[in-house]
Amino acid sequence: MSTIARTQTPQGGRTRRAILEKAVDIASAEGLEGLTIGRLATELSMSKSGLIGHFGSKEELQLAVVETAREIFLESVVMPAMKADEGAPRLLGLCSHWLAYARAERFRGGCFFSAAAAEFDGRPGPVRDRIVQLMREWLDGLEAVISDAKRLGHLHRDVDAKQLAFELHALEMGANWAFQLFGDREAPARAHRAIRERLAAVSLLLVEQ
Amino acid sequence: MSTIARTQTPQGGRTRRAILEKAVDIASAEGLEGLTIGRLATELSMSKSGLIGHFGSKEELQLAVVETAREIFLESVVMPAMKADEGAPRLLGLCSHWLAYARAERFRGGCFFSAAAAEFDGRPGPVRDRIVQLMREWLDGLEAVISDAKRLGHLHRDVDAKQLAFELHALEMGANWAFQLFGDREAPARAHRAIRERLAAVSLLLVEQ
DNA sequence: TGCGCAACCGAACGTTCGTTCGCTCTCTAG
DNA sequence: CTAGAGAGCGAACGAACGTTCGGTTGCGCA
Repeated sequence: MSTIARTQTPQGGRTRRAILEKAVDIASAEGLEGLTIGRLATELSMSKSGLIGHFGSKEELQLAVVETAREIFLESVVMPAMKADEGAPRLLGLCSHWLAYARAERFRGGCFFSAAAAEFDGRPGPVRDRIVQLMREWLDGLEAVISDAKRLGHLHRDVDAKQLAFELHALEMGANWAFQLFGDREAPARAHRAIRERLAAVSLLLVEQ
Repeated sequence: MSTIARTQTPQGGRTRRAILEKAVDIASAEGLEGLTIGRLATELSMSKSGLIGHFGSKEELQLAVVETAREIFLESVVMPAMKADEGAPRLLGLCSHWLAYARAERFRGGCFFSAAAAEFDGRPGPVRDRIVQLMREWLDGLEAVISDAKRLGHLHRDVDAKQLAFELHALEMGANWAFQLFGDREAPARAHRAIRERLAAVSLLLVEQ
């Protein structure tokens, strides 16, 4: 109140971080609604009240879980892909890292956002709004990278960026779907093959690997 | 007990049918677990006990809901497509009717199975087992129609039927996903375009429409 | 040394969940 | 005409849900 720069919250919110790590894991498998405060507290050997004290309400916990999943997605998929050169290499990098991330089972239930989007597409509220916003950002990002590739002469200039982004994203989700539902370990490779051939058909460069 | 041929259950299970119709609708939007006996009873102006008496338990209700969704899917997608000629026309018919069925919002929450598969892919039990079985049947069916089209000379003989079935299914799910999450009314058309072009690339016939 | 605050706990709240029980209707078969 | 079965209701149950409250601990700062 007195000083402008408040002291950092003690121990840097380690408990909060541990809660969220476990929560994303559970939510990817059981859903954000199936994620229960009691269940989460038990798995962390905490009390329900001590746990929810970090967030205030279940809805705010869910929102924090979404943010955490976003951070993990960014560092698992987007940041590694950004090391690749602009244009087609970066586009292929985004797709490859996405498939690797889904295949690596970073979370128990596969891609968090595939599950969350399906769960909340029919439930209004701030959680849904945030998920929609993040998915929109992802698709817009894909589209922007495709446009870059066109500008750089990597892809044909008559490629419909929005259309191609839709198709690539659909193939990625299809891979996660088959991997999770059937345990089909070949699904990511199938999606990767489809993506490579789809890009090769509109590419002006040799598609590497 | 005495006679072998028991009498038909009175009024032909009309109430049971009405329950299931409403239940599939709710479940497509809120999920099979979010489908609540109390909520269902209220929407049907029934008592919880009177309702669950038709099924015995919630799990058996869920299984009945899955069977009902299957019947509706068969008559909305598979049966209309079977009127088309064997091979490529039937394949295109399956995809078109699937997209029309998703777009028509036959259920509040879009395709029931897309939602149910995502919800139950991480939860063991008979409901999940049945969903896996039906999804397997659908993908195998797609694959069989593709093989027919190859045999009839509609598609190139070196087409990988399993791979193509995966891709077509992924595009359909992508359309349902964008339609439900964003309300993107152009998504089915985008998927249809992608499917047409994908088929045209491996087709030996002019792809109609 | 003592004050204050954040972290956390245990207990309890009211609500909703799925399920069970006993009862009342309304048919229909004999 | 009567017996029996199925449909449906209302009340109640134990468990789990999210949330609230008061109290205890332990660390940092004055």
